[in-house]
Amino acid sequence: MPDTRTEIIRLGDKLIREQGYNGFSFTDISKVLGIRNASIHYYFPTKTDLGIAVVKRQHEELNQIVRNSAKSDPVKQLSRFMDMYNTLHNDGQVCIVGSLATDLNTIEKPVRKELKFLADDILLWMKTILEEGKKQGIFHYKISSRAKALLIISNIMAALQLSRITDPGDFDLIRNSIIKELKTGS
Amino acid sequence: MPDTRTEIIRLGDKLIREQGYNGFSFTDISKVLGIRNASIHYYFPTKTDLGIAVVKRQHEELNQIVRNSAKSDPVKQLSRFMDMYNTLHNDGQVCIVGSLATDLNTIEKPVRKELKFLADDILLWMKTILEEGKKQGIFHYKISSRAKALLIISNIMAALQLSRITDPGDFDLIRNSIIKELKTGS
DNA sequence: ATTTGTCTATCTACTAAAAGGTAGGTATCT
DNA sequence: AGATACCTACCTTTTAGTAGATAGACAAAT
Repeated sequence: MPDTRTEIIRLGDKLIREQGYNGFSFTDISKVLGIRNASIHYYFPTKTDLGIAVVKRQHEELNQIVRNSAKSDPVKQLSRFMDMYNTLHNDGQVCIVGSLATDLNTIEKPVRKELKFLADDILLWMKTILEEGKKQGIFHYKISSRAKALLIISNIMAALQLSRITDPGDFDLIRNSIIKELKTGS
Repeated sequence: MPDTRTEIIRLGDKLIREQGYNGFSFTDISKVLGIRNASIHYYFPTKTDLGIAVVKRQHEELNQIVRNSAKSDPVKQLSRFMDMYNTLHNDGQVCIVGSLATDLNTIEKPVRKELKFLADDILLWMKTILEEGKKQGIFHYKISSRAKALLIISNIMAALQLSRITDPGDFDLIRNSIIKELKTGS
């Protein structure tokens, strides 16, 4: 039997990605789990508490992935990075950083703080991948590694959002273009 | 005296960009304008009606800009394009396409339809700028013009969101990197 | 010139539903 | 007996929206 607390976090995550932070309620979660609204509050007294937990869990999952692929070559690591977003795209979801960023002025400070930790670590990982790839002569770019990391992350983040509107195929187009430009240096 | 209808649209636009579609209410608007909630409904019977109007107005403004800079050289046009986002960044706002994309599953179909019209036209303009710049030998890229346009738009769109979280200065870093890579071909 | 009617933009005063949250009870397991 | 994981039954505030009144502007008819 799956742990209720974990299930709530999982559903909160899903709902934030699909409907936005202000687009879901505790009742949405309780209906799916077949329990009462108040039971959600037993685990997470406030929506802010749930928001924090969702971001933290995401951060833990990222750390796991980073650790597991730390010894892989840069191309494989980049691939692993892209896979995360590919999965989201297949489920019609967007990146949690992007979703919460658009609602940032309506979410509480503790959630923002966790979100910044997460965003900084995503950025750090990409920067590390890029630097190693450049050192090995696999990746080519002239701007700073941090700038290039920002470009790639913003590309893939917005690809999830934009492709929802323009054409689902645009996600792959953007994804493949990023990799191509990085490998050929233009 | 400013037209109330126009003021409502202006405020709706501002609130969507600052708080997200589900993060503002008609009361937020009525309070600022010093009129009653019901008076907003006089102009826009439903929130969906306001949403449509906001996106349409944004589209009209885009068309105006495109027309006004149609005869400028590609560098100037790119500059004009970037200026739109720079202004938003200075006001702490995000792109309307990005804001509505994260809430897409909670907004009504007519709004989505208008949003797609807008996104397609932004994409078309960027593609046109890029092709002209490439023809003149000013811009350099090897992928398709549509793909490059998608990359640039997703970059600048997410730059507004990401820089809210990581560091406001990251917006300029991304903006300048896009232009640099485009001009030097890497 | 004054009355009459209509239109516009606002108001007061509601309503129903949903959101976020609380207090306190109960069943079960250890 | 105490902790855990629920429950029922509330509450308050906000949200989106409606019905119907009113006050002023303006034009046409008397």
